[in-house]
Amino acid sequence: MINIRLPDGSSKSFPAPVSVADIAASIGAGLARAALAGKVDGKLVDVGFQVSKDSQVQIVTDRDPEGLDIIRHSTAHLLAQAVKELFPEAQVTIGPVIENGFYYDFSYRRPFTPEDLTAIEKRMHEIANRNLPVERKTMARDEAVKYFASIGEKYKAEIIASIPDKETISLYGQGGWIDLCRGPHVPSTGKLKTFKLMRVAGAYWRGDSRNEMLQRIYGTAWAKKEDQDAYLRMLEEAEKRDHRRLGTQLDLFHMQEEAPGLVFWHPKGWTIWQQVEQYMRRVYRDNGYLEVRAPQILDRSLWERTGHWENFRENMFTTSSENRDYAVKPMNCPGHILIYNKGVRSYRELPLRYGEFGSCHRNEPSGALHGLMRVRGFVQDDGHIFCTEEQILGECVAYTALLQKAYRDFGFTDIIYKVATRPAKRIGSDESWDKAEAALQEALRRSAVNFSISKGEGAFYGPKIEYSLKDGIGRVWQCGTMQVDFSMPGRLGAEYVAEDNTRRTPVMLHRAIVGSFERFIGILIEHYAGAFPLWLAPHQVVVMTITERHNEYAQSVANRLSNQGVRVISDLRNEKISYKIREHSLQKLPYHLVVGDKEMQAGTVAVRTRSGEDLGAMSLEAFTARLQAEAKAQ
RNA sequence: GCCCAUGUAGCUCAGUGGUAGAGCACUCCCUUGGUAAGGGAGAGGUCACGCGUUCAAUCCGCGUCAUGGGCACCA
Repeated sequence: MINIRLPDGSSKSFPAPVSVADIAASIGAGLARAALAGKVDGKLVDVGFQVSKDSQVQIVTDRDPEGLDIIRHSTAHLLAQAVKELFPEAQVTIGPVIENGFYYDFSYRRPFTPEDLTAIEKRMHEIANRNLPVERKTMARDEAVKYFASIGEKYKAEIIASIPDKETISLYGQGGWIDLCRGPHVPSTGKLKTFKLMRVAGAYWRGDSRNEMLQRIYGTAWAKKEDQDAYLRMLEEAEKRDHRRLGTQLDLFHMQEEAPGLVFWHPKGWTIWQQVEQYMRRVYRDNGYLEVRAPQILDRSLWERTGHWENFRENMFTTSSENRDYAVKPMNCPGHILIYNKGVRSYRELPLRYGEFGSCHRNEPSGALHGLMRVRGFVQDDGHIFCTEEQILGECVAYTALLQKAYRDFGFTDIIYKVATRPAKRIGSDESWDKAEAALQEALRRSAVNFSISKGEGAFYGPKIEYSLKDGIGRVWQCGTMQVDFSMPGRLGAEYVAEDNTRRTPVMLHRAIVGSFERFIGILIEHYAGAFPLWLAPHQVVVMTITERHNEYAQSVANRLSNQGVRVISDLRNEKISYKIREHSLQKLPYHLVVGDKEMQAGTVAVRTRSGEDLGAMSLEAFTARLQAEAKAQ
């Protein structure tokens, strides 16, 4: 007798081993049809799995997150089968589930074309309609290696050969096609209905750029058509708010061939930059940072001492003059240390905090460039804190609070925290790492936030906290960072006189809140889809006239607002008011003031928001009071 | 850097082996109109750059550069 406990607390008994499918059928015909897999004592299995002892069993359907993953994984297999049917010489490799879908890497003598994709997708639907049963078998490892080698699948054979030899290999087959797979999978291809191939791209075999390039096909798959439609709509929405597109439409910035990876900021874009910079400058000022400025190019010998000349030579811009080599700075810390080093420092001065809006250049690989998000010239809100190991904790707590407030002020409420710990290759004593890692974690605990650990992901010179924010459409961007550095101060000879009159090397903390201004503004553009809050909007108010009679009045309104620090423009063009409204609405300009005969006589302005809300006529005083209230709220 | 695609007017995009077109924007004229596009006329392009093939190249081939989607990279 086998007792099966179900998630609702009920249980069922069976006289002999039963399959998950049988259990589902015993509960109901509908559930049997919907069953994609089972969870037996917490382990995911196929519906064909035989339960032979007392167990906790859950039937997995497409309503469960695991069900969706299984659908995606099985759809990846469907893709591989379709490719093998259409292109028998193609070799399969791996096909994992990823966010929103899956991919599968193939080796083939030529790249797949968009037409191939259409044909493959069509064939996938045909195979799904055949409703082939999906069958699991097992094989000894060596036998599996031999089998895949014999059918010419050398990549599969290589993967299996790297699995420990005692293990049994599970294989999944559908209609004569077989793939190595841990599973589980849907019971038959008919369960796969909603999917779409998205694109082809190159990808290195085993993720190593020294290896050959494979053809990766990306697809998306969903339990329901509506889910897929919603996903495709989200992609469209993301495309509409793409910062490169809005940068052109709103006339914020541009980039051009003569300066790849570098940004030309237009007046409106630069206004946003100024707002961000002024905000961050107040953050420095109000939190004990001293703003500094170091040179843009520094002698080669300095970069040799920091190790950059050796490790990042290819990624630095260099120049020479009168037999001396220089590098354009790729980071700001050495400059700050040189400032620190000028003069004898006492422990009484620590923690000493320097902040800079530091302009850096890195010669990023051409393929890495991406709009404002990855550039070759950027400015960081780069701060360095010189302190003792004991002071790390307090500095991290204070910094985390600062960062939270800044992100909130910029409109981001969701922050994700990660602590990256010691990598295998590192410098510094284990004792120092113990202390620093503990301090970072303790700082986040004191900040009362949840965090995860990225084991081994720290820099060679120290552990770090990575702060990521979530934007308006749910995408995650890592911006903030807090890194402990045991290396650089020593390399560049930074020291302080301790209480006992000995010379000691300070710890340096590298920290940035917005990270790269370029990237952060790109994120802001996409987060707000160009409709910036009042305090960031390049132009806050436009004064529009009905006819030329109102030009003088409009101009005086604009002047009065401008004198109060409002970023205002006037639109006196000989155009219909509806035309002007349309244009400024498309430009996402927050407030539209219309002045005509009525307003001129009454000394008022007619106020409208960019979203079309009519606030009616009001005095200029009433309007500026509203602006101030709104600015304060933000 | 690697794979694939793309590069035509300020912007968005058509198009052709016989040196180019639309809409919007721009200039001028008419219009002075009350909350998301009034009408007319005009100007504007070495078709990314270089080298080939051809009687002839924006179109075909090769190379370079840039951009886009991925991969690799990101101190």
